[in-house]
Amino acid sequence: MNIGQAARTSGVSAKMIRYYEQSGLIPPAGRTGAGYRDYSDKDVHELRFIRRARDLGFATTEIVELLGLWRDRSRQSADVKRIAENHVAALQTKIRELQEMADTLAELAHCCHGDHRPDCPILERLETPENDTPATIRPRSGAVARSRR
Amino acid sequence: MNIGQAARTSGVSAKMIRYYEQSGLIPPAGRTGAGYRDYSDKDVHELRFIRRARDLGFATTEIVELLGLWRDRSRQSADVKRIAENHVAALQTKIRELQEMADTLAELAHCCHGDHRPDCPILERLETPENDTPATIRPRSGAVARSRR
DNA sequence: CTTGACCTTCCCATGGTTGGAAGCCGCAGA
DNA sequence: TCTGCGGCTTCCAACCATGGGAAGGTCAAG
Repeated sequence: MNIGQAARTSGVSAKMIRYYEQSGLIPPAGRTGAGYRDYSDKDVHELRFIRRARDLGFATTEIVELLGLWRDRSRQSADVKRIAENHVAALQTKIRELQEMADTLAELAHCCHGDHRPDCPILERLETPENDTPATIRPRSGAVARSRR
Repeated sequence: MNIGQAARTSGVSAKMIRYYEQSGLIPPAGRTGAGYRDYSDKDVHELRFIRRARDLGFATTEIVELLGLWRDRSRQSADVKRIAENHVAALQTKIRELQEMADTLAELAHCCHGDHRPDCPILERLETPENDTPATIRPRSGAVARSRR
């Protein structure tokens, strides 16, 4: 099966399949005489696995681990569970941060007249917030989720 | 004031100040005879404004708008409110997506024994999920928030 | 004058994904 | 057989925000 067909069947774009191969997430695909990549149903199965893991927000490094465990018949489910739980925790941290932003903004927006007048608590808050901590260490969450595709 | 001092005072790293200048978010800073960038208290004030907007998760394009409104004495608070409310909506969409991921994963993890045995509902779900929609259009949220710093 | 802290510009890397260009391959229709 | 089209190949670049680092200039204190 050509890469295009594999892409359509797995839901992973051809671009990304090549990228996954190049970055070592999946082994190099076999090639036809003409140099075209050739995929088996098993390969497509694996690509689908990867896509679903990404849909759940797993980072590449986590997917590498999950793939390894998936292939390993003697794996221990505790290892998988650990990865999943760590990821859930990371997601929840991220959610909390976003929720805090949303709450703050929603409150400010609520207080804003939203009319033709220039006075605006939102801008005031950006100008001189109550709880400002300049140059301090704030939560540097980092890389938890895209939801793309 | 040198860029280092401006960075410390505003809470925006010197790297990012140069980046903001280069990308047009802020006007080019004045220069001393030696070519050093020179910042006024007003500039620092603006940098702080930017940092706070970023802390609330606003995208660069939104910050450009907010800065424009901030500088415009004849602005209408409705414009600011609109931007803020759009952003809140975007944040909440993002939050919903992440929450969905977290819920799914938490449930799977809950069902996983987490012991030495290989059987694992998490891997099973990644292999053959119930609701799979391969090659369809899924939410491409995109660019709603970093929470960095 | 030396030292050390600071500044300058420039390049590189991250992560996930998309876009494009140039060129080869394979199939179908005239 | 020739032509055209779409698929495939590789390579290069971009997005966004940020940090790292090198090579070299500047400044103030000792």
